Amino acid sequence: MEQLFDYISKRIELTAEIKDFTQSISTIKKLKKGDVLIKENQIVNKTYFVTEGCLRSYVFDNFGKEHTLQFALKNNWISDYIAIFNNEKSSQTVECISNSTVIEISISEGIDSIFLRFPKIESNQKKNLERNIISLQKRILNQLQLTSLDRYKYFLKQYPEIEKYALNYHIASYLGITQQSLSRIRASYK
Amino acid sequence: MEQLFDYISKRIELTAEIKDFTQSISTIKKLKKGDVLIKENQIVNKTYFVTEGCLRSYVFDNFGKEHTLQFALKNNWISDYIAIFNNEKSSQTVECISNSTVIEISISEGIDSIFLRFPKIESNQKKNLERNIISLQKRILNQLQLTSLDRYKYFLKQYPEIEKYALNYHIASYLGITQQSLSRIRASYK
DNA sequence: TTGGTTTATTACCATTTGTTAAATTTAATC
DNA sequence: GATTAAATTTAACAAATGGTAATAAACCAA
Repeated sequence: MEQLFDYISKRIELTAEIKDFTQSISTIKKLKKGDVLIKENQIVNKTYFVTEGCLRSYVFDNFGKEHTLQFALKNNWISDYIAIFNNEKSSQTVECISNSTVIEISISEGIDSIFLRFPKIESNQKKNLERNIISLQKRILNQLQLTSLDRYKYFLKQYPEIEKYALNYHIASYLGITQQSLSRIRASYK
Repeated sequence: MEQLFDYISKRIELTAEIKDFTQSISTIKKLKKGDVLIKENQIVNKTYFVTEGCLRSYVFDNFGKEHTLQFALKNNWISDYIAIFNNEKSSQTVECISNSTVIEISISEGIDSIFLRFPKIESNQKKNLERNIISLQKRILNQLQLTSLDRYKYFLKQYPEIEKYALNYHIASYLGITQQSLSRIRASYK
């Protein structure tokens, strides 16, 4: 729990009231590698703050291939935000790729009510959304202008400890290449 | 001006007060094909609502190649949001790819002050940011899972009238392929 | 309309990436 | 530690894409 408080206090002033309320809507969950938090076609009403380990979100295409949208390491949030923002069923899967600990908060009774009670958090949320937009735009620009080798290098800079957690094909499917291609790139890179 | 009011009124209740204030911070600009609204390495303090024509934003890579981040047709906003949100100089160029009319609003004296005065607009802005995140995530997923032909088809669905405005290489650099590749795709598609 | 410029298409070849399959390495289980 | 399973690497070939250049088409200005 402390980790989430640290995270919040870096962004806004954390009062005892906020702490108590946050605690009251949070559930700490210990998870095992392979555990799935969100499945396709579910109603999504929860978001997860990672305090330990690593999760990823991905979609299946028409051929059953997986495509990784996001990795979430320590101090990151993960869920299916397309489903949440659009109020529709999940198209993404969120799974643990290592033993992990997360703090689970419901959207409707948790996040939304915290926004109502604490306007400061709500306006900080705007900042978070903006940051999110920036990182998505940068990822698109990377996809447009970098070779797969350069995307891989950039990815490693962004997630220096990811190789402890992610499999080859997790990373490849994030970069938009096959696992064999990634292998080749790694071999030529050394 | 009416077009911007229509746009706003679809999202929130548009009062006379909001109308007046919006008008007071807006400047209508008639632009010619080729006009550049934002250049690289500038301070960005304006955002543009397109009422006529088409604009695009793009970056240059290290080799001088352009990569299109966004097209903005009628009723869309365009600017360099990475620069605005991060409060840094522009890395993008925003240019008219046809004769266009835009409504120019400054960020600090315009948008920010409208948020302060009209909380309803501010909270609608959160929705806008969320919508933006969704469309960026979807673009990334498309990039990961679709062939360039399918990305092109999807693109045409999204922007049915874009071919009136955009050059071959505008579209190619949005899709992440060369103009020659796009030509080939078009030829095989017919 | 003409001539010049820009844009689009096509062709050829080089490079990259995907596909399939086998071999190797690593990890997991008993 | 031996056995099995899972993941990674490598190879050979096919397909897609990029680069360069030539040609054709479209556009623009005088």
